[in-house]
Amino acid sequence: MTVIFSKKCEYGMQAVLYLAANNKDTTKSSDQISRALKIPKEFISKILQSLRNSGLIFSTKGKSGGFGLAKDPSQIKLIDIVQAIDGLEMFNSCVLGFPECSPDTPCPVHDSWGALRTKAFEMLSTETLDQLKDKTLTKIKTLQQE
Amino acid sequence: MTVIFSKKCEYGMQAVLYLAANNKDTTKSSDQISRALKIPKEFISKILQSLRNSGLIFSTKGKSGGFGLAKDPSQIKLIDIVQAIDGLEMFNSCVLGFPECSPDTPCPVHDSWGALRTKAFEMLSTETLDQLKDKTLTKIKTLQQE
DNA sequence: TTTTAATCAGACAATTTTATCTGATTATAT
DNA sequence: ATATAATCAGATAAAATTGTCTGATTAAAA
Repeated sequence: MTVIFSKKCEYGMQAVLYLAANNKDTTKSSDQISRALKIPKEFISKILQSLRNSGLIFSTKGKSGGFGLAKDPSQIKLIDIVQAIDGLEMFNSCVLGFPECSPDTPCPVHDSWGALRTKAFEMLSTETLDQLKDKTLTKIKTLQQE
Repeated sequence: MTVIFSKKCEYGMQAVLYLAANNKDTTKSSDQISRALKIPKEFISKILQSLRNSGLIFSTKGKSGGFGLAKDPSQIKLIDIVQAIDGLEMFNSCVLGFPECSPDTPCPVHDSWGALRTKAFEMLSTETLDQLKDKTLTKIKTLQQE
């Protein structure tokens, strides 16, 4: 089971973090990304295509082609990837699934969830990929060792 | 899209909250629950059956049968329903989908997500259904008005 | 110019989740 | 006893998500 985000979104975040952790101006092929992150090649390929359509990354075709960030890592935050793939709807929905959960018609945990939701949003929108680079590199290294 | 929990789990929590908000020792039929919460009858029926197998609620068959809480509302917390339906795995999984995300091999947001996760768990495990009763009744009233 | 290695696009397949249908069983009330 | 209204169980269907395949296009390198 996924925690909050869809698999697409999880993989998308991983892939963009990976691109951000590598040298700027060099592209990575979907095959490289697939192997580094152990994500099915065709699947990550599809996800990268859609992120390209959203303008977050770019791609070059042909031999030695691949994917790269469209902006500087200091200009991208995890929330941007979430928005592009899963959308931001979850940050405005009732955690118990009640329709129209609002300050006027709150569910039993409306207030406590509201506070948490804000924290979650902050978690994804404060730091830039730039700032996450070191931690990303450390994590990716551990993935190879299996 | 669901926020964190599956639809089954959302519906399950709604239904158990509904049962807890009503008088003890009276059962509600799946049809009543379905209409009160606007959840497809057969679907909520299935979910209630599984919650009955988990021992959280009981059911009586035959005419004037229905579902009721197996324990006092002061003995039940939302986390119990989550555990019975979705399980607690999400409170131990990486929000970015990385495998084996641990203090030793943390993902870039491991710490911040860990804190949030704890808060979320608290949100579901501090208050009892008893304590949520008033808020539940208020919310359910608003559902009828459409 | 030909080979090669990459993205791209669309169809397809598998799996999981969500929802529905049908008939059997059960027990109350008439 | 019989009719009625409920749960129960299992099969089925529909929808969404996840994953795969195939062929076309593109561009670098031999």
